[in-house]
Formats: sequence, structure tokens, C-alpha cells
Amino acid sequence: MSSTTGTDSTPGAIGADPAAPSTAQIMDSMAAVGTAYFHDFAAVVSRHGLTSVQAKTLSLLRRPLPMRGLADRLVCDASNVTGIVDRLESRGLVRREPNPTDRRVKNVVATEEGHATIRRIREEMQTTRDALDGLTLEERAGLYALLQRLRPAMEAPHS
Amino acid sequence: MSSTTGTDSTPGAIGADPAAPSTAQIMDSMAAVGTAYFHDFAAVVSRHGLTSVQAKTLSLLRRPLPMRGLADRLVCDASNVTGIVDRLESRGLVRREPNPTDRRVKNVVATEEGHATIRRIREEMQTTRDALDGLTLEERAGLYALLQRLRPAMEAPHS
DNA sequence: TATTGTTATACTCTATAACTATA
DNA sequence: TATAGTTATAGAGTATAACAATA
Repeated sequence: MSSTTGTDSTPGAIGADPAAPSTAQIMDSMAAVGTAYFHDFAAVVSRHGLTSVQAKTLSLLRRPLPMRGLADRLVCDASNVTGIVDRLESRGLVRREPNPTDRRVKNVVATEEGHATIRRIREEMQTTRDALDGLTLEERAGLYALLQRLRPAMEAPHS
Repeated sequence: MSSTTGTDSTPGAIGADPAAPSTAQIMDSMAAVGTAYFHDFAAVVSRHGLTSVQAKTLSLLRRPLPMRGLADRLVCDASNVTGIVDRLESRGLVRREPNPTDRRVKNVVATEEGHATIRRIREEMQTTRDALDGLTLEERAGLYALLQRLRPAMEAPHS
């Protein structure tokens, strides 16, 4: 639809219309902002003695999930989840509970400390919060609308 | 979907103004889109037999960089770069060259195949490209402008 | 003395394969 | 037979500490 979505590499685009960014330019910006976001996240969670994947797992446990459900959401093999949950459990941040209806399944539940930890992490991502606070209300609304519009297409099955 | 989208821990925001998203809501969207972007990237580079960090390293080598420069840009300890570059070099994607003016330094240079590989990877990120193609020209311009506005604050030194 | 790059070490994440206990 | 979870294994990324060569 966007007509000239030609691949880019900046053809003869010395004075290119600044209002018509190439796909490559947008991708570069997405990568830069995404990378900065995850650096902020990693720095904050490491102060809590957690790795990124451990904190991500904790953040998925707003409600109990089976090991398998965690593997699906983390987009990794189920065998990895054993170790990740082991380490969170040994720190008292999650618990494994038996599933009453299917004895093969174990439900992973965040403890009160686990919930508190992930709450604090969200609050402590100050670089990201400050960056968002630097936007006007209109810009914040625009950014959110665009990200929400992008999200389903980005998360769609990669045929 | 805005009603029962239990996506985040918004305070008492059941019927919150959709034009005034909370910081937490925006952060969740950023994380979701960022995660999807890096999943696309990881899937594409893995078809080329590369890990994400290897491909990221290759993408930094549009011009030669010393090992130390790579460590700075990858935001990791210098000792890690040895192994990453070792693996890229054993696949013929980069070369180590001596620095004429400082014999302690080794410049890492992408080979022709290295340049071609990173070029192909950018072109093959179809999920991301399709998502961007689903936006109107105005939306693309708005997204790019917002990301560019966010970038310096996000990349700022994390005191 | 300080810096560049490397090695050695230990831990975590990752996929694959094989196993168990359930279903 | 199929599924949930685990274990064993091997490769890769990560930080720390120590080292040689050079500045």
C-alpha cells in the first residue's frame, strides 16, 4: 500500500523527504530504541540479582501458569524452563504447585516476594520512564496508538 | 478490546481515557513490539547459521573496528569479543588485521561475504517489513519521528 | 603505569535427545 | 500413543580475574 516501499539503501536520497522515512530507517530506529529498552531492563533486574529471562518469566506470572505455558510464552524449548524456574524457586520468588485435574502438570505461582520484585523492577526502569516523560501527552498517545497498531502484525505467525 | 485487556497493572484504569495511556501501558507495548522485532531478527539470522550477537556484531562492521570498539558497542566485556569474532572469522565473515599505528590493536574487518550476509539479513526480516508496510505513509512518518525523538533519551548514560 | 587483546573459569541460556509419569 | 516435565549434553554468551605485549 505504501507504494514505493523499495528496499532503500538510500537510492539517490540526499535530500529525501524527511516525512517519508525508508523501511530501513524505521527498522534501524526500532532496533535502537528496542535495544535501549532492554538494556535498561537488564540493568535494573541485575540489581535484583536476576537475569533478563528470569525477570521476564516472573513478569509472566501475574497468574499461575504451567511449565508448558511458560515455555510457549518465552518461545523456548520446555527443557529450559526447568532450570529457569529452579533458580527462581531457590530464591523464593516462585513456587511449583501440583495441578489438581492433571497430575502431569505443575503450576508455577509467583510468591508475594516475586510479585513485589517485578513491581519494583517496573518502577525502577528510570531511563525508559524519563524518556517517556519527555514526550507531550499527544506524543505519548500517538506512540501508544502506533505501537498497538504494529503489535498484532509483529506478533503474527511467521508463515 | 480496550475493556478487558488485562495486559498490565494499570491502577484503577478500567475505563481510562484511551488517548491518555499510562506509562506502564506504553512500556508494555514497547516491550511487546521490541520482543517481536528481535524474534524476527533471531529467526532470520539463525537461517544463516548465526546467533543474534554474531549478526549484531557483523552489522556494526560497516567499517573496521578494533576489538575494544566492538566491546563498547555491544555493551559487554572485552573478553567476550574474542570468542564472538573467532566464530565469525572461522566462517570467513570477518578478518582480524593489525593496526599500523598501535601494535596492541587489532582491527576487525567484514569480508565481502560478511557484508553480503548482513545485507541479506536486513532484506529477509519480512515480518517486520510487512508490519511496517501495513501502516499508512503518515503513520510511518509519525512512528519514525517518535522513535527518533525517544532515541537520544533512551540511549543516554544510565547514571 | 595504563591499555589491548587473550586465556581460564564459572554460570546461565539454548536446543536436542532420551527418559518418567501420567493421560 | 501423545503430552508434561525432567535430565543429560553440548554450544554459545556473559562477567571476573589474571596474563603478555605494547604504549
